[in-house]
Amino acid sequence: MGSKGKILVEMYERLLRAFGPRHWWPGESPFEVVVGAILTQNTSWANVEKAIANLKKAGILTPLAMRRVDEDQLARIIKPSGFYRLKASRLKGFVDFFCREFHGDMDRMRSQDLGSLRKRLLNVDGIGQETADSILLYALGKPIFVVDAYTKRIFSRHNLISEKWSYGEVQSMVMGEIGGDVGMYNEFHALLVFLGKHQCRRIPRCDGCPLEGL
DNA sequence: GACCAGGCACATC
DNA sequence: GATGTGCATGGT
Repeated sequence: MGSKGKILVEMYERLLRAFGPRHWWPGESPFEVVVGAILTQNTSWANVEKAIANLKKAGILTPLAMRRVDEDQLARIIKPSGFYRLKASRLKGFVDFFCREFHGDMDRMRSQDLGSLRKRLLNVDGIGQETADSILLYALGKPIFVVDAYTKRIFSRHNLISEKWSYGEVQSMVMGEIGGDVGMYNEFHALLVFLGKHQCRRIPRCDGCPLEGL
């Protein structure tokens, strides 16, 4: 493990000690996690929660029901999450893919090889790298590190990366350095988002931050 | 009323 | 490969 790896591990341990396990991803089923991953694209989680509550109330938080529902109606139901016409189309695209390729069965999807499954997900319209990796890690329990805006911001402020690094560069660095398991990737990313949300928006480093001195 | 939020696709250079 | 734009709501 290189010097960056040691810093990453120290960072992880401090965050875990300070905040405790985050129990991510919030969601009662793997399918709900996938839906949340699409709805939260460039959107606050509070808005996503409203949309998910609407979906539950309407009884369409299952692959088959979502496949049946009219796209315009789906758009109205998820309206609070923003970009609702776009996201309705993306949800439809995913359930079509999911039912076509895996018979709407998460276990069947999970049984696929990580690398090829990732490529197939990236091939679905509206699923980019972060959404694909969130699905792989949080819905399917695959060992992959999710990179997001918070992750990049925090890592660059601690001089582990430059802001300009690509998604893949950040991900490869982390996975190469720490070689973590599913549980660690899960918890680490959740903790970084928690820290990012609550403490490190604009301020480079904040007082009382568990990462102080790193 | 500006600014932000757990991105992505597409056009253009 | 880098940069710019549309997509839209709800909270601060």
